Amino acid sequence: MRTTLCREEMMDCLLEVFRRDGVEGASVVDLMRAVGLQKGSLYHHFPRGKTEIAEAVLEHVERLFEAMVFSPLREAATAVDGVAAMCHALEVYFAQGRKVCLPALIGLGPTRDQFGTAIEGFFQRWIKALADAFIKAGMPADAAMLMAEQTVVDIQGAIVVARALGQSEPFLRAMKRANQRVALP
Amino acid sequence: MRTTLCREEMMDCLLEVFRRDGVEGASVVDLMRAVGLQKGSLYHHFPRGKTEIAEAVLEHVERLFEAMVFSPLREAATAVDGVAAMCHALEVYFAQGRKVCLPALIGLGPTRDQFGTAIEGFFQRWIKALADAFIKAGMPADAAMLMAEQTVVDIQGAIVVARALGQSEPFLRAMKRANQRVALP
DNA sequence: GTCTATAAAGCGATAGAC
DNA sequence: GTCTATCGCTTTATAGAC
Repeated sequence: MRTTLCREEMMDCLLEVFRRDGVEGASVVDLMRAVGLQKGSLYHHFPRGKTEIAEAVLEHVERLFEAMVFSPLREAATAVDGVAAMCHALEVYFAQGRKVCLPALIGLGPTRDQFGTAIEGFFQRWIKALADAFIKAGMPADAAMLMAEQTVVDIQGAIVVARALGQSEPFLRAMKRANQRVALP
Repeated sequence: MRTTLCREEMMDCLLEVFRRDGVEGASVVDLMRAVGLQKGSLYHHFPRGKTEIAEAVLEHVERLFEAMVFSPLREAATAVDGVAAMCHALEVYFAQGRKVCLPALIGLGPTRDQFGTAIEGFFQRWIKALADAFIKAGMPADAAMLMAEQTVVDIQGAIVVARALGQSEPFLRAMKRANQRVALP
């Protein structure tokens, strides 16, 4: 059995800690245990400490969404297919609303400004990818932007409510609405 | 000038600290400064410390929403009036999406389970108050519950996206949708 | 009911051996 | 590149004077 993790595996472990505990709630000891390294070794990989780890994790999330959501939306034959692929991936990634969206959690918290560029970019790119899919399906650009924003808003709100109520149904209903929105005229 | 604050004024100050910094991010020193008391005095009011303060603040939020949202929804002549009153109050309370919803922030974070009952109750009562308004307007009970949930989801998601993008527009558009949703057949 | 002083633990971060 | 050991600071919480 291998005892050391490659970079991508490390980022996955670190991401899970931040998603569970938040950036303030997660300690360096928590992060260090998650990747199976001692404190000094973790600081070797990330000399600026927790801030640098959080920055790297946010870039990792961006890459995950590029592969999981943005790219499928761009390359699907129809907008219906693209949204369906997105929803399937999100249902797994957000564990039906039990796991949170790290950029959203950071955006609501006190460290928002510190990671402002990454947070803004994440949501802008997500909304843009959706809008482009809607435009490709024949929708006017301004209407597409509004519907794209509403879709992301709906999904983020569904995670908040699903987590708060301890139920998956609000999240699953948002997935259904996302598919219906693009299927109608 | 008065130097000591009454209980309600104290709760307002403490709430603002938690809304800005979160429960993990806020230190006892932050809370103590916000109410203008020294450490020992704050522990006199809340012997169990930060946990007890957070519990009391969540009860305070519940009371604020009862007066600001739930009661207007119940007592308005029409559902349209009730939702309009709610949206007007929310636009002030959430500062057009610049300030967060504490129960939502806690619900996404690591202390969710610790305050589970308060968080669940807050969202259940909000959704219930909206559903009752929709039922009073002639909507079937099951459709009313779904529309109520979708309205709260939309508002919470709008706060997430507005904060993340540093714009008020996504929040204001959600307010518009809330009013339109109840105005249509 | 407010204050000062202090305890005890955990935190992020660094130094240096291997 | 990983480890152990430790520094200095902040944290929550308590004790006791006024």
